[in-house]
Amino acid sequence: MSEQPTLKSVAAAAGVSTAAVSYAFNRPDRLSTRVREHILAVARELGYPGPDAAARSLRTRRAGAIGVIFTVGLSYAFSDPYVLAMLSGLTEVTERTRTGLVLIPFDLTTTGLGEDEVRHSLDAVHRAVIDGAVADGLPDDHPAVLALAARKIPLVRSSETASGRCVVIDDREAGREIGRHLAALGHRDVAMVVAYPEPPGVAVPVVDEAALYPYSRLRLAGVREGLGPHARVRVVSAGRNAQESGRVAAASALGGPDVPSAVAADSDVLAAGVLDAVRLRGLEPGRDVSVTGFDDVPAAEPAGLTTIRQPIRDRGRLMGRMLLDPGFTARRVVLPAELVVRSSTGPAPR
Amino acid sequence: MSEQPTLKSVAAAAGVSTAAVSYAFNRPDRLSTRVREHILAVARELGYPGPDAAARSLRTRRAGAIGVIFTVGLSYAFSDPYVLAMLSGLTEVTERTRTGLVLIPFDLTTTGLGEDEVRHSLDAVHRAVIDGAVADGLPDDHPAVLALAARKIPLVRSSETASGRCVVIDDREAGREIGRHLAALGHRDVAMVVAYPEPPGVAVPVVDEAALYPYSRLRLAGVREGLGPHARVRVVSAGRNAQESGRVAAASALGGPDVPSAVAADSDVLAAGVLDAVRLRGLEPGRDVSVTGFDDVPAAEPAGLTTIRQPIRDRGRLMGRMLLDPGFTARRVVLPAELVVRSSTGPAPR
DNA sequence: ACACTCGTGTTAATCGATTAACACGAGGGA
DNA sequence: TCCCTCGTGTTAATCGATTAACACGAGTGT
Repeated sequence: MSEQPTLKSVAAAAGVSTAAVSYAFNRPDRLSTRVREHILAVARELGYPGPDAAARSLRTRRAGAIGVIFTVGLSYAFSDPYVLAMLSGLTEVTERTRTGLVLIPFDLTTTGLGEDEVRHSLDAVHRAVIDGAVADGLPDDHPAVLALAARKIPLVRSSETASGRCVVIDDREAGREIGRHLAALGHRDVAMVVAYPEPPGVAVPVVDEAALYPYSRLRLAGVREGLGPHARVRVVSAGRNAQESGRVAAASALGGPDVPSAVAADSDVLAAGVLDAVRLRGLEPGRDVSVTGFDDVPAAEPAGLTTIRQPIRDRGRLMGRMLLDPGFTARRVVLPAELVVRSSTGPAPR
Repeated sequence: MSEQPTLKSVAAAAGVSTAAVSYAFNRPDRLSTRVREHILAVARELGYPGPDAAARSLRTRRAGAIGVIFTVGLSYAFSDPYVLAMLSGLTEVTERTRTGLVLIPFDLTTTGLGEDEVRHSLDAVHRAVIDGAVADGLPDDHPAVLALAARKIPLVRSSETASGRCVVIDDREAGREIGRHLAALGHRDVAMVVAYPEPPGVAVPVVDEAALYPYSRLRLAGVREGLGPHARVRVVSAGRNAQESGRVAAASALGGPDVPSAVAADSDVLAAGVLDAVRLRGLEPGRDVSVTGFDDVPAAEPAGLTTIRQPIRDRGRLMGRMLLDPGFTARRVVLPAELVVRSSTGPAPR
């Protein structure tokens, strides 16, 4: 009753070799039913819960779990509808294969740190016992991505990568669609609200575009191209991908001397904040100021938000299959994305 | 460049013992800076990503991760606002301690199976490399709970347990409050809509109450007590905790010969469906039929739902601290819950 | 000069399993 | 009878680390 029983102690108690006990649990057909059942009976009697998870992972080099890692803090992630849809798709396939899903936290601010500090802040990335990982939104050179790569852990990403596998949409073309849509409505002065990794703060800077998320850069570039060379595009951000950031960023853009006629947000979550800001100034979205989003999360439709629809759940599902389904060998899947026009966009005023 | 480097190969390449390499990564102060840096340099050169996670977990008997297990399928869980709030609180503390969070899937239907089938369907529970686990809503005798207990994994539950730790609310007293509130409004015929583990279906049975979730039983008992001995209470369910189930169950209750004057739901999610059903019949909640929920999720307020408020995030936080914070030794924490009256309840008609 | 601590590195046991290779007896075909 | 196959169980190497105990040389106080 003292120590936790092990394979060895069960073997001893049952009068067989450890191999036999192992087979009893993992390869029923290798043993005669008589012996096998005797072993299981003894195991049950001793309260042996089956082979130890860590030991098994070490020996077989398989964990039965995959990791997930986001650009946002975990405690925030659960309020991001994009993340939720993605996770829901992903868990559909992990559930089917009885695979665990390890949510890996890491310090979001791992720039300008020494080797030790980075190691430390990536603790969970190093300790995660996983067979593969899904990294959504992380840039190629993100410490967590590098760490997983060093561990030779199969990685599926959500943005184009040189090597490695990914499930993407054509963010740039989607951006172009937004741009063309706005241009066709006569908008020549557009503010683009983007999420920014570093300061989850309140300030509203114009942005160092190299530091943006990969998808942001592409969408931004696309919007510019779609609007054409004669439009003015300013880029603002108030931190992470949250409604509040969208509100703050848009409030600043709309509060300046010459207000843009349209605000294009990097995501629907940001766009929701933009809509708030527009209304707070007594303006009406789609008439006084046009607003666009990205993703088409569930809340977009009731909000009347013009946006880019992408199949988020499918993305999750596919990322999961890439890791878990051996028959699924594609290195790169491109998902369709389409413009959905609603009431938040309209002809430019004047 | 062929094989993944190990502690051993790094030691060999650096001309030191494996112990030294281990210390270099785990106990910097055990080594002189010279040697340590030499080791790290060699490690980097070989592309050694640091000590292997599985091996380390085996040797140290610590995983740096905790598990979570729900009464609902994972892919559904991400649309349940209660679950999201709980997870958000939980991840607040796991993030702070750089602890991974393992979402453990399991077959929801593990009744009436042989030892082998149960083992198989609990695969992920057995394979999870974790130091502790949070089980929200699961009954004492749930196979997953038993499996975790057999593994001697510290468990924190959300319902009262004989032994073991838990973070609870007084579900029964909360139920009483609902009952008293309805009784005071003159309601003597109440339908209680509850979530039911087994059939995630469309049928609307009267229920075998022993099979209900522990919290459902308590809430139900409380409602009965609060209503007093002269009220009629019927119990209906249409499967899992989802808006759709609430709608179906309520539609059936309201479609019968003598309709109840109030419908008390087991959760706000169900209550949302009840509200749908009420409106679908052309009735007005709070006037024609009173409706109550449980939990006070974010959507409850805009819906005008009378409900029991409980601090869900706090629950997540506390469950996390129970597992992760050594200074937190309480075996049992009771969280406050209070009735929040909104427009969905009113005097009984006639 | 002696006995000490202290800092630094090594030796070697150990965590709990998996599985290739082998051994051995029974049955089967020629 | 001999040889082979097949089914069933065992032997023993291995997965990749951690850490208590020890060894050794350099300071240090008296």
